[in-house]
Amino acid sequence: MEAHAAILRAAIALIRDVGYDAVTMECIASCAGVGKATLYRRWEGKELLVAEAIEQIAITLPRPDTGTLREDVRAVMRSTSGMYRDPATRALLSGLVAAIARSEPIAAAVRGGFVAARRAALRVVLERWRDRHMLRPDADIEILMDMIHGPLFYRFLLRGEPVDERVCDAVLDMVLRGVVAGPMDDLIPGGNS
Amino acid sequence: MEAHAAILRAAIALIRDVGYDAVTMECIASCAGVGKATLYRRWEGKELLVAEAIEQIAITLPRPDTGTLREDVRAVMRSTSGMYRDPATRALLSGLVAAIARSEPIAAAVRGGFVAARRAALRVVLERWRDRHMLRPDADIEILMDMIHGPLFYRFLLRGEPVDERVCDAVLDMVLRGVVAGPMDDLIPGGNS
DNA sequence: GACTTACGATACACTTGCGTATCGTAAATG
DNA sequence: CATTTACGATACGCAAGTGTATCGTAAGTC
Repeated sequence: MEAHAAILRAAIALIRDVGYDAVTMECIASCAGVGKATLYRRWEGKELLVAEAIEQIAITLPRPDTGTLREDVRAVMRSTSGMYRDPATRALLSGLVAAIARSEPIAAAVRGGFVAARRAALRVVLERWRDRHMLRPDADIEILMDMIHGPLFYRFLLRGEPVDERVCDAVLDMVLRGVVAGPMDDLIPGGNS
Repeated sequence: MEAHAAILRAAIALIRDVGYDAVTMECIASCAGVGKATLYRRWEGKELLVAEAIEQIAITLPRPDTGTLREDVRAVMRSTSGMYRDPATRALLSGLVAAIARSEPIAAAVRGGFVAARRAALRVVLERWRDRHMLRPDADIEILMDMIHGPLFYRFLLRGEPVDERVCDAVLDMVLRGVVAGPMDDLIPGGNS
């Protein structure tokens, strides 16, 4: 096998398993069955090697087309919550978040690969239903995606609370219907009390 | 000044400025004007010292009472987005996220201090308006809070996109009103296209 | 079949930061 | 005033991990 590909594959596997910080160049080299010098012949350092590896994480995500907006979005959320159920994801994601803040190449790789792939799957669904006039025309799709992915991400990384189907469904329901009771009279001081 | 308090204050300041990973015990000691040995006389190691420092981050948050649900929640979101506008917050939060995944004491400190304080401010507002029957009675307040804080957190840490007033208002509007056009007919296959 | 080139393995220098040990000193106590 | 005790400063040992240098070897080339 080509050494280049073997190195990247080893790097991806290690990042998934132990997280960005815990990955060492020695570890990547031995996992790939190559010498450490080979790594430095091809990349300037760990940062750039890992950035390229992250870019290569090709995630094949479902492109649901169930017939309803709710089920389509629910399928995307299920895929995300399934990922959060894998214990390795915590080390992976928390390490990437920290690396993003320190390294511009890694930030670009994460956003251009990992994040973009998940958003693209959701964007397809949302744009389809927007074109069918199922979404309010003034709804910003980019921010809407933040509202679907954000609560799960926040729950998982910061709060450490479960991200199960009940949570997904509750989030989805509120995103679709809103939380205000009855008609939109929330601007009237004092409400209806 | 008491050495104990000075050490914690120095630790807090350093965590805020350079993030958890970059803080060293030497740095804390010299900033606090004490010897490194004093740190180890009082704490078993960096992990526990930092955990106690994080717990002590006493954030005084606004408890808005403007007269409308929308303005109350907006005020809480403004406070959060203001924090995200401080460049130091990126190092702080990304470091804490990584530390949470590695250390149970730090996870408990972050969730019991930092996270709980912000959620408490929002909870007061939401429960008040729920009691005034402005929220749908079946809305889960805990998950509703995830939906308000989550998108901002996700935008800030993972996407690196601005968290400005326009974003806050767009998120808030969708949370309150939902994104489905017209009546809740989204369960009908094919929508109204 | 001699030569070149890239490679795997390994040893090494260097940095960084944790945690410990030592030492002189200054304040508190009797 | 003598003694004790805690402290600040500092030096040290130790462990990891990065990036470089060396060396023997197995390929492919003329």
